[in-house]
Order: sequence, then C-alpha cells, then structure tokens
Amino acid sequence: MVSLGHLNPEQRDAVLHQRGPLLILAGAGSGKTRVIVHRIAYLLDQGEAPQGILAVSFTNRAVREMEERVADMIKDRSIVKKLTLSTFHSLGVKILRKELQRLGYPARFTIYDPSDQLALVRRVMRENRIDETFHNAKDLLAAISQAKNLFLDPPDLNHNAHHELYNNVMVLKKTYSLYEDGLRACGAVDFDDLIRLPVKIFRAFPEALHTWSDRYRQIMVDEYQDTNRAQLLMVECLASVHKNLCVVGDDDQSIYGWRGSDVSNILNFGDQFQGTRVIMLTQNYRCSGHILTAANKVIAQNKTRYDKELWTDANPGPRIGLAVLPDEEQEARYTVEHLYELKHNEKRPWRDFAILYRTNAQSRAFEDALRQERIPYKLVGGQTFFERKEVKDTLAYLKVLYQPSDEIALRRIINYPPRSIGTTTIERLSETVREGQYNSLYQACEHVGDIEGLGTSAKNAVAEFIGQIEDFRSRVPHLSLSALTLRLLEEIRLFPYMHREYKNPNEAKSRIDNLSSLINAIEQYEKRVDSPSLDDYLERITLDTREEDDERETEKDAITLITLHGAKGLEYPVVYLVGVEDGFLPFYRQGEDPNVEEERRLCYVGITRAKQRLYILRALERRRFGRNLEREPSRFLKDIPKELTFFLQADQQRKAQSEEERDQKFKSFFSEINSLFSK
DNA sequence: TATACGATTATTTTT
DNA sequence: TAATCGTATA
Repeated sequence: MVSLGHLNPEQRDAVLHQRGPLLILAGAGSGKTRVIVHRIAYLLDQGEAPQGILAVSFTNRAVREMEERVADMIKDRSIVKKLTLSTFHSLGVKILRKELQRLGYPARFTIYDPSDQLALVRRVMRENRIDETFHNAKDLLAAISQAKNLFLDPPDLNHNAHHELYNNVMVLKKTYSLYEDGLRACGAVDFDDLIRLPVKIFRAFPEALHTWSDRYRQIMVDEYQDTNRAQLLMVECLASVHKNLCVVGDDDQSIYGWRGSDVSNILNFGDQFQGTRVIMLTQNYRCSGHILTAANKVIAQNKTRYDKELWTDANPGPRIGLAVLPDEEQEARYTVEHLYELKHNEKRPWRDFAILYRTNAQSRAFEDALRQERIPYKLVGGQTFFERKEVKDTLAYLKVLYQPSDEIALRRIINYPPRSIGTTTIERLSETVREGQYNSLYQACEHVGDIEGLGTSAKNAVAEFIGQIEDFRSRVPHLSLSALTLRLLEEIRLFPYMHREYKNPNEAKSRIDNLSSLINAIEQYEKRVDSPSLDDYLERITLDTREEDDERETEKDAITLITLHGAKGLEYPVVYLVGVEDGFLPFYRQGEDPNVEEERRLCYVGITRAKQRLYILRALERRRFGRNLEREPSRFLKDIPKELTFFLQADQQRKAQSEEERDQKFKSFFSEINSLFSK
C-alpha cells in the first residue's frame, strides 16, 4: 500500500484524484515529482494496469528521475517495466516506429539533429536557386521548425497570418516544402516531426488514434508550461478516449517560448478540457527563506501569470551574497576562490555547488579558473560529445550502413577520408537523382557505371567506396556494434588520415581519443541494454545527448557548470548566479527587444535552484568579439529587497583579516611545539 | 581535387 | 576572439 502520510493536503488531493482532467500548478520546489510518482503508485494500488499509465516529460533526466523514484516505491520491477515513462520525443519515436509507414515513409527512418537539418536546408536551397545571401538558412530552418511546432504544413502558410515566422512567406513555403521532400527522400524525420507526424497519423487514421488513445487510461504530463501547439494536440489525441489527463506545471517557469512553447496551454487548460479540477501546490520545500522571498519578489513583477505566492516554514537562512567584479575573468576567479573557501569552511562536497549562467559561452572563463585550481567540474550542455566532428563522421558511416538513402550522412562521408570523389562527381550523381533516374544518391552511386559524363577514375572511386560500404552492410548482422565500428574505422584508414589532416599532433591525438571513447561508449551501451542494435543506438544518441561516453564521469564529485535553461528541475545547496547583467539577463542583442517576462522567469528559475546559499555576481566589463563592452546590472536585481542581501566584497576584507589571524595562531602554535621539542 | 590562407561572421537558451 | 567559409593556387 502506498503511504500518503508525508504528503501535504494539496499534494494528497492531487494524488487521490482519479478521473477526469486535472491541472496541478506546482511552484518551484513544491514536490511535483513526488506527486507524480505517488500518483502512479496510487493508481497501481487502485488496480490500474501499468500498461495503461503514461507519464511524459521533456528531458531524459526528468524521465530517469521518475523511473528511479517509481522503482523505489514499487518493488516489483516487472510492473515498473510495463509503465510508459517517456519524453515527448521518444514517445513520438515509439509511435512512429509502429505507424509511420501509413504516411508512405520507408519502414526504417533516421532522426535528423539540428546540424543535419541545416545541411539539408542548405542543400535544397542551393539546388533550387534560393539565394543564401538574401535568405539565411538558419533563419529559414528556425521558421520551418516554428511552423511545425504550430502544426502548420507548407500550404497552411500565408503572408498575412505567418509573416512573423519569416519575412518572406513565399520563400518560407517553398523551402519548407522542399525540405520536407528532402527528408522523405532521405528516409529521415526531424525532432519536430516526432511530435507532429504522430498527430498527423492520428488525424488521418482513426484506427491508429483508437489503438493509442485506448491504450493509455491515465496520462500525466510534466512541465506542461513548456508544451507547444503540436504537443498539446498530441496529448489531446492520446487522452481522447479516457480523458484522464493530469498535467503538472508552473507558468512562472515557462522559459521555452523561443522554441514555440505556449504558456497559454497551461493558462487555458481549464477551458480546453471540460470539468478540469485545479490544485495549487504553493509550499516550497527547497529554498531557505530569504532565497524564496527574493524569488517571490522578482516573479511578482510579471503581468501574465496565475497570481500565487510560494511560502515555506524553513529558516530564513543566510542572506544572498552580491559581488561586482571588473571583468569576466575576475568574476570567474572570485567565484572559484569563494567557492573553494566555502567548501572547506563548511566541509561540503564539490557536488553541492553549481555555477549558473545565461549562455554557454560564459562557461569558458569558469572552466579556465577551475582547471587552474584543479577543481573537478562537470560541464552540462554546450558542445556535447556526439556533436564533435570526428564522432559525427563516424556515426555518419553507421547511419549510411543502416539507411543508405540518408543523403546528408552519405555526403558527409563519401569523400572523407578523401578518396577522390570530388564535388563535380557528387553533383553529377545527384543530378541523375533529380532527373528521376534513381531514387537516392546512394542508388545512383551503385549504378555509377551507367552514368554518363563521369571519368573512369571517378567511377572506379565511387564503385570502390560502394563496395566497402556494401561489404560492411553485409557484416552488420554478424558483428557486435562496437566491433563493427572499429573494423570500419580501420578499413577506411581514418586514423592515419587524421594524423595527416591535423598538423597539430595533439589535436589528432585528442580526436582519435574521442573515437576510442566512442567505441567505449558503444561497448557500455551493449552491456547495458537488453537487445543492442544499430538502429536503437542511433536513436538513443540523437534523442539523448547525455548518453555519456564514460559512466564513471557522471558519478564523480564535481561542481556543476550549467545554463539557466539546463538547470530547470535541478537544485543545489549552493548556487552562484553569474553574469547577472542587462544583455544577459534579460538577454537581448543590440536593436532587439528582450522578452522581459520570459527572461524574468528565467531569473526566477535561477534563484529557486538554490537550497541554502545563493550568490549573485556580475562584471563591469566583458570582452565580446575581441572588444570590451561595459555592462550594467540586470534590471531584475532591483526587485530583490536590500535587506535580503549583503556585499561579498566586504567579506573579502574580513577574510584577509582572518587569514592574518590564522597565520598568527599557526605561528604561535608552531613556537609552542618548538619549545616542547627543545625541552 | 586538395590545401592553405585570408575573409567573414557569429554567440541564447535545447528535445 | 575563434571558428567557419570561400577562394586562389598548386
């Protein structure tokens, strides 16, 4: 039996709610995961079948946490395994693996990450004479992504309604539809499709809709404030039979507006789902009093929000420390010094500390300072392992083995390492595809002998390449994934080429090291998973960037460097909020208006990550593109009442004093010892 | 076709 | 500043 004794009355109400739509407004640190987990356990207690329970969140991390905590409560592993606890995107994959063929896609599909997407946009633009000097591929891709999130197809776009997406709607329409054709031809879907295509299938095929929506009798959605239109539609579809939809979120923590998430989903939930019950969780169990008060004061300035205020019966705790440093380097050094001292004074492990910033670029100065002091840190986000060139190249080979029609991957490797297949050859081959002679670039390569206008040496090079790939394709079923990858790298002689390619031998070495880590990671994956396979692995690494290369890394005691966005849902005893300057927080660039309310929510998220101690730092000057920029304090700082804060730098002087005192004590201690010995 | 160098341009946040 | 891109040259 699940015990509900240690839940507060609101939490208990939320857990006990059984049928119909439920909106849980869960403030920061109000125990929302706890409610979800208890609710799952309670539903199981009430006899709900585990297969009928679906809980969706945004990040893999949140899903893992849910899994672990559910597993702690429900001892029976076989039951836990039958639950569907998933991110939106992996749920999308799960649906598409079963249903995508209905839309005329091949049975196999790969998932394009943003860099693959951009490569594809660039290619279709080039092939269709859309001038890249007038139309920026990144902007177009962003607009396409927004359109997909809004569940709009190319024909739905019109100048009047969708001008904000992109200034030239005709060009957007054209590029979007070419991009779609391109994806289809490659046998690929992008991240946004993982949400959008299931909805399209549900709308076009009622029997598919029925299968999936009948399956999930109880649905829970975490971080509902971050859902976009397509996600709302997906949830609506899945809940359409049983209508037991429980969403949990906090409008004050909606920070993904730029990615199409729509706060009105949570603000209007009650209107969209008839008979909604609303429960507010306002008791905060995370932050000490001063920190929570500061957070409340900051967020209260926002106009569009549910009026609510978090409270706590925790002690006020220490006040919030403020510091102003001359530049980013000193900001970093000061932070590290302060942190080091605090660790020793309070005997804290490194993992108690986190440094939070607005942009990934800011991490650099802190990394340098931490490395200098040999303090272990872990950098969350930024360029991940799997985004590194050499890793992407290797994975592109694997992708081609799995899905030869993946033209983006094929183009990436067809002449890497160089094997005398130049642009002219590739363009000639690709022309035959556009003329309709072949279905894919790979197929054209296979028939290279029949193609006119190519020299014999080019033909031989292509034929030899195809021979190699086909050879490996035939070996896929017989070799383990890691062995296959290793053999492949040897066969194409990548390492010797890299030694030549990178003049700096250290760079070559570190890149080759990365590839050996990749092999390691694959081996670990093979050990960890029940039935490892090429397609499953490719799916995991695109969907879960935290599929670590070395698991021991994640276990070690280290401080965390993380963006404010990345930190949502996390908490740390000691938080340093750095770069709290206008331009970073709120973020804006010259000539652009900041989205002040969303940026304020981000600031709120930052403050509420801190459990015991919070420090807010800023610099007066910052180097940007090689020139110095004067920085003003964040406008959000003035909303934090003075009496909750103190200046750290006064502390610095005291510290100098106390060091002197310590020196004195040490000396007298020493002389005592000496005198003992001399006796 | 490969390479090397100068020019150019980008820095928000992420599944 | 640093990384990426495009062009010139061998």
